[in-house]
Amino acid sequence: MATPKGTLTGPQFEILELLWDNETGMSVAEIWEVLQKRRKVSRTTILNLVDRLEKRNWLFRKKIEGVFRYQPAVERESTEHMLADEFIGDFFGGSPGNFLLSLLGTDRISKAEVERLKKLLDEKSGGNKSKKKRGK
Amino acid sequence: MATPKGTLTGPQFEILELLWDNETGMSVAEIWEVLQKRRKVSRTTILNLVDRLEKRNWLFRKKIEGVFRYQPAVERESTEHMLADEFIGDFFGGSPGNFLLSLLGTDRISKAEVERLKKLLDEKSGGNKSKKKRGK
DNA sequence: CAAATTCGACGACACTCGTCGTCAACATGC
DNA sequence: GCATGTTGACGACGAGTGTCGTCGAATTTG
Repeated sequence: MATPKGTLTGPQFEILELLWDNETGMSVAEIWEVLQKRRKVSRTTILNLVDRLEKRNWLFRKKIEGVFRYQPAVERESTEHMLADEFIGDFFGGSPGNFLLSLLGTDRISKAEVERLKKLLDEKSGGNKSKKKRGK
Repeated sequence: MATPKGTLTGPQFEILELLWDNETGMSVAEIWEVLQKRRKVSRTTILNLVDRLEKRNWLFRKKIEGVFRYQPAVERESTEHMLADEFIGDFFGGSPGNFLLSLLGTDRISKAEVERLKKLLDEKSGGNKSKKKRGK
């Protein structure tokens, strides 16, 4: 059972993101090369993070020409869903609406975003549950 | 200066929630009495959680008739905002839209909720003519 | 009075986190 | 040969978590 356990933190998720965007797989050196430009971090730190993620089955690796290349063992979407569910469950009584409500409470969200959200919601409620887009 | 530092976890937030709903203040015994019904937890565990929260200025206390009564040192709304911002920042690139997109990806959000959100957004973009009131 | 209960301070435990250094294995350079 | 560089395993650190027990002080009860 390759299903990973536990949850993810920011730095861990950051690594997974990198791997999702490079489905061919990355070595630790490559991961570090990218992250080291964003913030000051040691190579061994990344190595350790990757190592622990692999040990808990968030990643898997293959040795290619003497070097380990890592790939995500989970899908981006389902992982995001899981994190969102957990967060909303812990802090917003399981209600996404409450969360959005809090988010809209101040001006921390741009007008363009508001318009985008409205559009998303329109599609959702307009098209109902059918996955196929029905001409309307 | 009384501003607390760091972030909150689930159990910590659970205690804060209780205190927000009882603005008169609660003793550790009262908090425990409630939580112990939800899950099996020892009195000293709650005591310790409360203690640490107080030490980091999330709570403050007053001794009333020989017993400490605790009250939140932060407002519910701003705390929720902070948690939401942090979460969105870590896992959704700071974009609430991305988060909502993920949320709508499955049917984990009810139709009633969708309608509610649409209404909220309408108020936000429709009625909001006045520029942000930037204090100071 | 003494005994029992309540309350809270404190320490301890096992765990995880992000961080980093050290070390050995292995390759490639001169 | 030997030196240099890359890779990865491993341990350690300080801090934080949730959990719990023990202890002493204060209060209530017999």
